Amino acid sequence: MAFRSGDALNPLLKRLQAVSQLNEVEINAIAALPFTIREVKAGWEVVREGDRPSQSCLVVDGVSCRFKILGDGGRQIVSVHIRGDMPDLQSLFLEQMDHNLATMTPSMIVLIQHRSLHTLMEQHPRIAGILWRESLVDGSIFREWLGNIGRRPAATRIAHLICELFVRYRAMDANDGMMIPFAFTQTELGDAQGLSTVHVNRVLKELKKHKLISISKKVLKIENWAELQKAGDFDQSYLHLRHPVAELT
Amino acid sequence: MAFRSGDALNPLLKRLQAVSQLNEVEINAIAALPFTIREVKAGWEVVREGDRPSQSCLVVDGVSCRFKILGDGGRQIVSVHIRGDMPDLQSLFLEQMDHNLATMTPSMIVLIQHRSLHTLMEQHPRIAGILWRESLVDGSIFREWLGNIGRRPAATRIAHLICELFVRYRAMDANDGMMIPFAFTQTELGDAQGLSTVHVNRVLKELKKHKLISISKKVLKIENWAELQKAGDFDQSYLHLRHPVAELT
DNA sequence: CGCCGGTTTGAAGAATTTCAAAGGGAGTGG
DNA sequence: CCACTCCCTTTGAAATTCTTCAAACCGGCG
Repeated sequence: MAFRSGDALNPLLKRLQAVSQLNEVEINAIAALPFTIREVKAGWEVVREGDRPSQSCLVVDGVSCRFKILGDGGRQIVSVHIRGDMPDLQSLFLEQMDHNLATMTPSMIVLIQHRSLHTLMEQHPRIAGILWRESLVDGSIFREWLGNIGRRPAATRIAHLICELFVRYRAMDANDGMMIPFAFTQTELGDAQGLSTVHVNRVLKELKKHKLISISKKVLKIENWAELQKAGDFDQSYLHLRHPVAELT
Repeated sequence: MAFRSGDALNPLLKRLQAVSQLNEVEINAIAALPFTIREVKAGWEVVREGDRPSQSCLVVDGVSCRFKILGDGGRQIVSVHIRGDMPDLQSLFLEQMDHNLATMTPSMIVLIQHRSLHTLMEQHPRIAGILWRESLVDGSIFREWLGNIGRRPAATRIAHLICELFVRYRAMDANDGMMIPFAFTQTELGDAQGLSTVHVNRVLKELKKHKLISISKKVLKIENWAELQKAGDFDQSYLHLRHPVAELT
């Protein structure tokens, strides 16, 4: 594989440094974390509801999501994760999983023992604070999604989700122009935003018709960022980036 | 007032002890936190979106909620808080508020400087972990609400919310029988669950008709816990209580 | 008593879901 | 290399849930 195991923690370091000042010692401590890396297919279940994991994961490449299965068999995707995200940090302190975590695309996933992370945080309390902060941003995104799903019409929801993904990709890597990876099926988008597949299809058609976005080969291009933000009632401040993504043309 | 300032932190201690073993030293450290207490009316805005608070609050009595105002003027309540809750712990690490926090009933609110909390956590790392855990449970509730609002029909949502409140009150105080304080207006319930006031009204009527609940003088009585849970597709495990509320008749 | 915020009701309208079926497109096996 | 299959997308039409609008009602309180 093109991927060198020694690079595996880079996305994490990059993420944390984008958000906080890490000193030499802390960087080395993180880089020295023991981990295992797995290259997995789309649909791989990292952890399931009810599990009691002893490790947390880091998304190195690909897209993962957390989701719940409800009583009537319906599925709600509660979050979407890209490289640099640690989607199950909560399992460090909440013994039992209250949701599932799975990959949505072929992915590179790093697994780190809770024990190692606890030790790291004991020896470097500032890192504990930084990871805590990460988990709080996670919570902030949930709140935004609640507003999205609870109170916004379908087109606004989808536009909002696209805006969020764009800004989050940008924050990790500013060199991707107006394109982002976009491998979601329409059913998955519906599961994320509380909509039926059919309706997602119609909404996407509208967004394309109005030249806000275009999609081709699992890549989404933002054709009109200003209008897309407006359509999505989007304001990036809930992402709590230290360096907000600049306004773009 | 019947309330002695020296008791003000009791709900917090009670909450944390329900969830973790605190030793003598830690209890004393928490009890020694400097704070101010405020007796406020319903509708008092603790913090607003955009604020950069230097203190966090503890609900000692009454009900508060966090909410967002969306672009079209709509409002989404993202969480509801009862005694023992610290609704804006996130402001310890996220500088800027991404939502509002206000009381829904006359309340007793304790304010604690971030500085004091940070010092407490430095000196007692275990307490940091315990508070972190609290903020993770907060996140877990958001996830459950996402499933609720995104994928469940209106009646299920309302029933689910009632179940949640019941269990959370119980976890704080097991001596309230099948009654819980219930001072929400129907508009507020709608704002919490993404429904119109009219529809909330109709759903409540149904729940009463089927003898699942009754409401009188801002007190809700659960008439049939088993059926209400079923109607609400409710499973308390997402609340991550160390001692789940027992099954009740 | 009369006001006020909240509740309740009816009826019409809109957004979204469901059902059903046809239309790609990419990979697999023959 | 073609045919087949599977999964996803797209479309149409009917059904449903929920919202909106508008007005009446109700209960507590000044």
